[in-house]
Amino acid sequence: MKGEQVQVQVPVHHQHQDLHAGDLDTLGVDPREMWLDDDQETTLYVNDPSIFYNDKFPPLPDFPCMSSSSSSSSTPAPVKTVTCSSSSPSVSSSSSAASWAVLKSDAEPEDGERKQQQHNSYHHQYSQIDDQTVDAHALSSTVSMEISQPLDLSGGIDCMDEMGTFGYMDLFESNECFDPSSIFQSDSLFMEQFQQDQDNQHLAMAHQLQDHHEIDTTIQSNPQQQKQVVGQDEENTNKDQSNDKKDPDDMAMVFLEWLRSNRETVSAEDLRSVKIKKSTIECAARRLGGGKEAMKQLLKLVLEWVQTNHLQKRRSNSITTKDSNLIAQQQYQDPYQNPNPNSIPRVLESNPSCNFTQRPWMAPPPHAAAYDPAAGGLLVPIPPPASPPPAAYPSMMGYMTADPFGNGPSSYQPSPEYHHHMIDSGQPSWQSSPFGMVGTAPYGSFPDNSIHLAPPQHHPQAFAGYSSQYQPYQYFPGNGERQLMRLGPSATKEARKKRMARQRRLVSHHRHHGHQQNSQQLNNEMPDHNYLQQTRFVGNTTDLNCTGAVPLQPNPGNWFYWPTATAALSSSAVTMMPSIMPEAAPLPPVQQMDRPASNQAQNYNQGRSAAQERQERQERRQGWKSEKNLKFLLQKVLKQSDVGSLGRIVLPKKEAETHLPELDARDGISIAMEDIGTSRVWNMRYRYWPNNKSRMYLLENTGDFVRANGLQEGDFIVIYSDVKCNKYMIRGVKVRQEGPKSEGNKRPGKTQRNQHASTPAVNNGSSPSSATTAHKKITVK
DNA sequence: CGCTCATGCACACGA
DNA sequence: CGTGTGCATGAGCGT
Repeated sequence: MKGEQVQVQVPVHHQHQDLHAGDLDTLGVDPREMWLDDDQETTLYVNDPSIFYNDKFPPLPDFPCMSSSSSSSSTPAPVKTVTCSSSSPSVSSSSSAASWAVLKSDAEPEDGERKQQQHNSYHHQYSQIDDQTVDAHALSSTVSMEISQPLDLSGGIDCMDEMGTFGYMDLFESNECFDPSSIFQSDSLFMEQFQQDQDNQHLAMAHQLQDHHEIDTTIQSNPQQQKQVVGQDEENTNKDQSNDKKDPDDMAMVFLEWLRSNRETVSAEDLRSVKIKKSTIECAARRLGGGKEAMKQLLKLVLEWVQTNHLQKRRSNSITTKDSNLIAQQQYQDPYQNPNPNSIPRVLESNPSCNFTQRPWMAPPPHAAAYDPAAGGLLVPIPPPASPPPAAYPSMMGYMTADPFGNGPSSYQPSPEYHHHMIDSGQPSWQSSPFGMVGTAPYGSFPDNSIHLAPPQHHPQAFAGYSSQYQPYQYFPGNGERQLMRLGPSATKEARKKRMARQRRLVSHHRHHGHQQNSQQLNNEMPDHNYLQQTRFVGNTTDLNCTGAVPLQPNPGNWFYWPTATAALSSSAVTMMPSIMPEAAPLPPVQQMDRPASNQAQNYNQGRSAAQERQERQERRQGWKSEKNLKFLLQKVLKQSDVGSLGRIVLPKKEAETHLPELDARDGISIAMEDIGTSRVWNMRYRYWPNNKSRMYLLENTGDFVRANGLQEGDFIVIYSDVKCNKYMIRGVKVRQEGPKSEGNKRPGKTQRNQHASTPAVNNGSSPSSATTAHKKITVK
């Protein structure tokens, strides 16, 4: 099938409407199949998912960028994958988009011209169906675009935007199973035919539709041949007509009827915007029984979709808001509003091959952060040429503007929502990395995605919450609402609203709070598309770059970790925001937690090759880049005894045993810890004390480090391993308490015991996070 | 009851 | 005597 797709190019107006694969699914078409076929081109553009909102077409999750039109497509009329026109918030977000070929198509010059011609003819023939009836833009803006936020916002993306985008992105990930392209393509054929019909100004045109389909299916088209298709179709018109005549109730009639009845509401652009891949059509037709009858049926479906879509658009148009983000998000939510809730499931079910753990529009589960098709079997969006492989993409950690851990400036800035870092106490020591941002990596606490704390392999899904003492600070890439959203339809508008409200609060708060670092970081962290993509697709994969999970569970705790983003990394100053941060977003633990051999740790310097060093230097220059390979190992809230004169820090046993080199001797090993913020290497000693029948693990020679970073009780340290360089990285995170008493004054009671140590927890969400810990307010330093 | 871990404290060592 | 080292104790928490 590959390469055979006939690309019928219909001049596209501003935006393409994407058909959802679900439609095909409904038809029995295997999206995946189509997907395979499609990787090169997208033919169908449909803006409105609404099409799915009827019985026949189960509502598909809105795929912001579902259209398969991969940017790579040879299509003469290229579709812009990335850009989202500002005018159409709904359109796929570019960023996420990357892998998702965004269908936004601004007609290319050629296309534009052609389009114009067609358009003119269209008007000429069907004056009644005039553009006036339909606002193409408005239409386009409707659905699919959960992704709403155009990344290219000049000036920078604010948190809100980011969130929208990310959220959107999340949705996409899960949607990968759907092969939108396939759907689109099929539709496009119809639309193409439609247009031709229009050009001919005759009913015969409708007849041609069938013919075209037939032709299209037979024609092997490479991108360049696409145009030929039309011509061929026309040439075959006579023959086709003859065939059509045999069937009075043929597609032509159907189409004509439909056109008549909808001319008021559907514009030529609408029709033109529909592109369906040949293969898709074929598949769909086959599923429908094949033959003209099937095609007719398919046509009906498509028309229905168009109609519905149009209506949907209109509805959406009515929505006006100053906040484009809101709009986008609303659209994003549309799926939930789908009148036919059942439809979605049906769609999903229809395609067993797709592992839909989530709704497409739903954010991916933390652990699912990585939607590596290979790993999870989830569909992966067709990556645009420029975009990195999905697998390599770190999962989103949350919408972090800055890395809480003081990561250097990152290009990516997730929304604050996901930056929340919570401190929970009272839970068992970490089972997962404290920074469960993984899933949200895209939200990236680490700007570069670079630092992704992966949850322990054995707890890929963890990160729900951090209750353990050693897991006090956690990022919740997703807040509870987010999670709800992911959970399913139940998560709905309400949740969305709350989430949005929270987001706004956070954003404003963040801005106001604004310490320079944050704001600066925010600016610096404007995500690039690649980054976004990476974050999106990251998941639990073997890929080191992939960050682990994202804590999905809402953290009840009051403590929030406010990552200062890059600043935090660079400066090692991390700020904790109290209630402001609804959720903590732990760094995404890297899934692959290969423990560096002790000797590795000790000798990493010697072991590195010149190339590595060069790379490292370069990466260092680039700020965070080097951190993309960081794995979260553990974190600990510093106790008085840890920051005292003893110069030693008690490490959480479990995490130490799990992620640090195994110690054979009580003297332990010397371990070089590079300060993430300063790149300074501290030679520390990792050892243990026999303690009753157990051991107590210590990190010694920490006095200088603590002093250098001005760490105090209540602050915490985070230890990562640099996968690339086989070295350990450490970062001190300062937490300042708000309130009458300065943090220095506070003397943690015993009750605080739990609060201090933190390690990434897995599934702690279930465990009652000790809210107790969270009661100290932390302010940004 | 067992485990973890914060920290008290004894001891050693050096100034 | 001050400091560092290492062990022991016991609070807090989970089971």
